[in-house]
Amino acid sequence: MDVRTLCLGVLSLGDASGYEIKKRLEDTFSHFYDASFGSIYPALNRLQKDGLVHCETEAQANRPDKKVYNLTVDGRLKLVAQFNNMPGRDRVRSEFLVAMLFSDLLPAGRVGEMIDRRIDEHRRFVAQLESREVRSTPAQQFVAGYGRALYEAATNYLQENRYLVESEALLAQVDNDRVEVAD
Amino acid sequence: MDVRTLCLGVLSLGDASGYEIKKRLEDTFSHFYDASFGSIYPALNRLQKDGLVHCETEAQANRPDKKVYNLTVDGRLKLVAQFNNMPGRDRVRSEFLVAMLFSDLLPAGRVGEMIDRRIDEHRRFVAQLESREVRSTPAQQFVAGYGRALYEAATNYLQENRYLVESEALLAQVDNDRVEVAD
DNA sequence: ACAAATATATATCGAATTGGCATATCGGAA
DNA sequence: TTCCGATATGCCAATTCGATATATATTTGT
Repeated sequence: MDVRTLCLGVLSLGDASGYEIKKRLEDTFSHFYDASFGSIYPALNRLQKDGLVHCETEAQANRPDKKVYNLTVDGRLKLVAQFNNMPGRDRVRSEFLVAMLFSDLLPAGRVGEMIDRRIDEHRRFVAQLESREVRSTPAQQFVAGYGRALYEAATNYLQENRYLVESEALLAQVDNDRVEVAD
Repeated sequence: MDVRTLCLGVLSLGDASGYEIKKRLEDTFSHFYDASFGSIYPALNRLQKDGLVHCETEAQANRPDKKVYNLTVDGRLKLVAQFNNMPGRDRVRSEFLVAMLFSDLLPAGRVGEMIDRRIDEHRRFVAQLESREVRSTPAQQFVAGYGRALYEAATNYLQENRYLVESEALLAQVDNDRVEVAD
């Protein structure tokens, strides 16, 4: 699944420009997918070249022309065809967990600070999900609920197990102090 | 946090070749980080050029020479310096959730198949984590436990809410049949 | 018994993707 | 008043992925 397929998917929910696709990704997809402008715009160009989307240009004052894309019949067929393949593995890249793994290298207090911040981000994310209008389809509810369930589980885990990395960091700090004294 | 920093981190846990670094990532990091050979080998070359790692070549029969890397003092300093920055946002890319979001485009039964498979993957992952020797540091326990907590939460969520996307797919199928009849 | 897959080990290369910059204007916040 | 974010597209260098090449030993499956 590349950004082209993703764009087809977003466009199947309604016509949009590249900029609007990005915004919708941030709204609805933010916890499980993301794409940058640098990938969306080339993807749309290629989709257009391949006849999978159609583009109408709206002139705008003081701004680049807005290019609104919509799916062609071929595009819709292509989208459906993509989903015949089983989805691949989730790809996760968490700098936070890497930092936790090497928490004994961190200055005292820093680990706690990172965890506090992380819990706060989760809280804000769940609040944002819940504030969203419930005027959504079951599929959208399912995906949003999945995000909420995982963020809540993560928050609970962090609160109940943070002592594992915080005391570790503390002990390492004590060791460092000893080494400094020994020097 | 790029692959270079990640390699420094893995090497701080013990000397390793590029191949071994990849294996350790799959063992210990698999649920929150991954890197391909195509990024690890160039990363190691650059780290060596920059004097952050040192390399010793072990001749091997019938195989390319094994190049075992270890951290230099500069490398260790660099690693610690990296952790002074707050970790960036987690990046997640889940084809599965995209598929769920567009579950009404899927053929009947496919959604259930995908969810069954996903639950099975989670079960295997948790089993693998638990089978791992408990001879690990608190930080490693923390990170592994985080993975386990999230996979368990995901499994529960899927089991309790799958009806949201499965009935949706069913209804869409009924609609499709109607359209076909109408044609 | 024999075939296929997996493990060991490094390296290259095209394609995909990120993230910062450029461009230009407007409105609101500090 | 100055700076930031929203609107809107696009380019570009750096990064990363995934497939492929190469060669052999061991394990697994039928």
